This record gives sequence, C-alpha cells and structure tokens, in this order.
Amino acid sequence: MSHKEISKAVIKRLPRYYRYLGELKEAGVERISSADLSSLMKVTASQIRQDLNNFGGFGQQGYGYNVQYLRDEIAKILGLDHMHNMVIIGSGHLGQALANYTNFERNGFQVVGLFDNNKDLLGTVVNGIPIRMIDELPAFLAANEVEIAALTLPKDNAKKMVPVLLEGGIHAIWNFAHTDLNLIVPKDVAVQNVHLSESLMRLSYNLKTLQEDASPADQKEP
Amino acid sequence: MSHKEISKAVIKRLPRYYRYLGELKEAGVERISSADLSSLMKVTASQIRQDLNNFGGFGQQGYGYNVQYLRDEIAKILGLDHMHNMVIIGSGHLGQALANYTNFERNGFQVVGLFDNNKDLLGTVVNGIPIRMIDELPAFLAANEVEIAALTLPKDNAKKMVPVLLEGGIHAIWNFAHTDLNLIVPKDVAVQNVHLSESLMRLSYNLKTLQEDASPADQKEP
DNA sequence: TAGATTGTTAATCGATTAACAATC
DNA sequence: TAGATTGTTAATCGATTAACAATC
Repeated sequence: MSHKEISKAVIKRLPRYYRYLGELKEAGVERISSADLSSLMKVTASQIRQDLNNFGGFGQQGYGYNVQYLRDEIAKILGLDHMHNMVIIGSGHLGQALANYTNFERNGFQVVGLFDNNKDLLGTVVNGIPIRMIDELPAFLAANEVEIAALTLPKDNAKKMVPVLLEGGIHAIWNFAHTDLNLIVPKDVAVQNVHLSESLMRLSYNLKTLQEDASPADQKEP
Repeated sequence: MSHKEISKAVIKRLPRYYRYLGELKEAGVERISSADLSSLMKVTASQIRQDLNNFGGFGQQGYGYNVQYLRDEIAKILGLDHMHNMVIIGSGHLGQALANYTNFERNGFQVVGLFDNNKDLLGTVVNGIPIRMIDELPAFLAANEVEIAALTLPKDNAKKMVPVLLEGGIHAIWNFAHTDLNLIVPKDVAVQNVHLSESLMRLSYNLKTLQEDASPADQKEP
C-alpha cells in the first residue's frame, strides 16, 4: 500500500463531519474552529483535528477551518465528487424504497437499474426505473458503467448473486441481507453491511439497560 | 449504576453472535468451541470468550458452548425474550418497507401502528396496519403499550416528533432521519441511528481506496 | 484420569485526549 | 505585534490478543 492506512473509526466519522459542514454552509457560516464544531457535534476538538490531519492540513492557525473548503475536501476524500451508478438487486419493498430515495442523487449516487426474480414485478416502474429480470443483469452490467450493487434480497439469494456481480465488474456491495458477504468476497471488493435487525437488537439492549439503571431494584453496590 | 458497564463494542457484536448461533442451531449443531466459532466468524477465540464473560460463564471447560443455551442467553441479554411493540412515524416508502418486514416479528418486534401527516395516505393499509394521521399519535400511545418508535421522515419533522414521543412514554427511538436525535433526547431514552447515506459514503470511500491500492500509479514507498 | 477448552489475568496494541510549540 | 487556533507530539485510556491456570 502506498498511502498510510486510515483507521476505520476515522472513516466512520467523516460522513458525520460532512453532514454538519453541509448544515453550517446552509446556515451561511463561513468558518468554524475545531472548538466550536466540537461543542456542536459533542466530540472533542482534539479528535476533530486529529481526524482531519490524517488527510492533510485543511485549517489555518488563528483562523480555523473554512466551511465550504473543508466540506469540499471531505467530499473528495469520500469520493462524492463524482457520480456513482448503482443497481438494486431485489425489488421488494426495501429495494423499491431505496430506488425512491432521491436524496441519494444529491450525494452522487444514482440508481440506474432494478432487478428481481419475481416475474409478477415485470412491467413495474419505480421512480422511472423499470424492474428487470435477474437474468438480464450480466448483459446490463456489461452495457452500463455500474460501480455499486445494493442487495435487498434474502440471504441465500444474496450469496448466489456475488459471483454474478464480480463477473459483471462490480467492486462495491451495499448489503442489506442477513449474511456476511465480506467473508466470501475478494479483498479488492468493498462491502458495507446494513443489518437492520442487528441495529434493532442493539436498540432493544439499550432500552433494557437504561430501564434497569433507572429502576431502583438493585441499587446496592457489591 | 448497579451493574458494570458493558462496552459499546461488545454490544455491537452480540447480534452477530446471535445470528451465527441461530444458523448453527438450524444446521443441527449442538455444541461449539470458541475456537470453531472463531474460525467461522473470522474473529479471535479470545474475543469471543472475553465478550461472553462480560455476562457470565456460559461455557464449560473441556466442552465448549451449548449452541441452544448460549443463543437463548444472548436473546435474554438483548431483550429478545419478549415482544416489543413499535410504531412507525413516517409512512413513506421506507416506513412502509419496514412495516412489511415480517422478519422483525420473528425476533420479537411487532409493528402496531403506522403514522403520517399526509392526508392522501389515509385509508391505506400496509401489512394489515392502517396508516393513521400523526395527530392521533398521542391518544394511540396512551391507549397502547408501545416501547419503540421508528422515525422514517425528514429530519426537521423527526426533531419535532421527539417531544410528542417522550410525552407518550416512548423510551426507544430507531432513527432513520439525517439528524442526531441522541443529542436532543434525555439520557434515559435509547436512540439507534440508521444513517443510510452515511453508510453509502463509507462504501464509496472504501471503493475509492481499494481501487487506488490496486492501481499501480503510486507504488513506490517513501 | 487425560485431553480439551473455558474463564481470567497479563501483555499488547490502537484510539482518544491533553498539551503545547508552530504559525497565521 | 498579540491573540487565536491549528498541527502534532506525548500521555492516557480502552479494547484486543495472548497466555495459562482452573476445571469439566
């Protein structure tokens, strides 16, 4: 690897910085110090400066950070400075919801194809995109420049799709299926999992724990 | 606090253990060692044992872990041993997709109400649940035992809903809106954020980085 | 009993926070 | 210039991994 490895924790935080900088820009704020951003975002100023300095010096001593400039730089880092074409494999409710989610376009992600194996969906058009049958996918990928595949289908079907996607030149998988595709994919393919039920389980845990803490049942220390 | 604090990192991993144990159970596996589970899940055996020992000794020396028993214990820890009623606020495509997601029920989460402020949706029934107008929410929360609110609406509307939810006795918010509700909620209310566009941005970053690593453009070390 | 494997303590590694010199 | 605030090094904290004694 030619550039130094950036930790996952840092990458996790970048989109949040990006979001706050967008809101500041909307609000007409031109510059901000790490201290001010820190009190807004409830993280330490030190962390903000450390995070940003992984990518170079975006600020200026005595001044702070220029909101517009910093936001643009983060956009470049995240690869939001150009369009990413995406296909959605699995056109059930969730797949269709994603296809309808036009906000993605603002951030540079464009849904160009919808696929399913259910013949009943043939002829259905979602947000201007016709649902195609899954066996058309290889030809579609060959004919179109597609970077990302979102997988919104049952886990066994998702696994079966992987070779087809790799064959079609896909290098990024946005995985909503309840399986760890990252374990069965070559290391040059990016996978982001969105495991909704796991998120819901964590919410359940936190709910339970907060309630136990609040209840006076077992307050005595050992 | 009466019990020792469990780190977020551990909680994050529990649902994944739960999922793997479920698959092992399905496959008829009765017992498993931390070493075998470790090679299956691609984490260290040490981590598995450390994680589980936060909650007590679920294994047995020389034997390993009983799959069924361990799974049940994790279910209890996560609060999956009883039903959680959930309302969905915002009945657009994503809200409806969640309402249709019957898998949640298997894990103890039941959608009992759907709400929106769009009068055009009045009369629409999704997965057996009628969409109600948002002004009916306080009465609904008073009349029904609801623990969780999923927020699938634009960020400004989501923020406005918070006081209504708190007033209605909601203690867990599953937040799909692009705003950090955890910062505006009392500390005894659990919030889990699902920020889809942030996930997509991380995917974009990883895609970009893997491609740069693969390209021979700048291979020389400093 | 002997072998296997946990539970747990100690060592290592990585990430966060604090501090401050550099500099705008 | 003086004040403000970054960039960066050093200190702290927390999480992961390794090691091994306890024990089934």
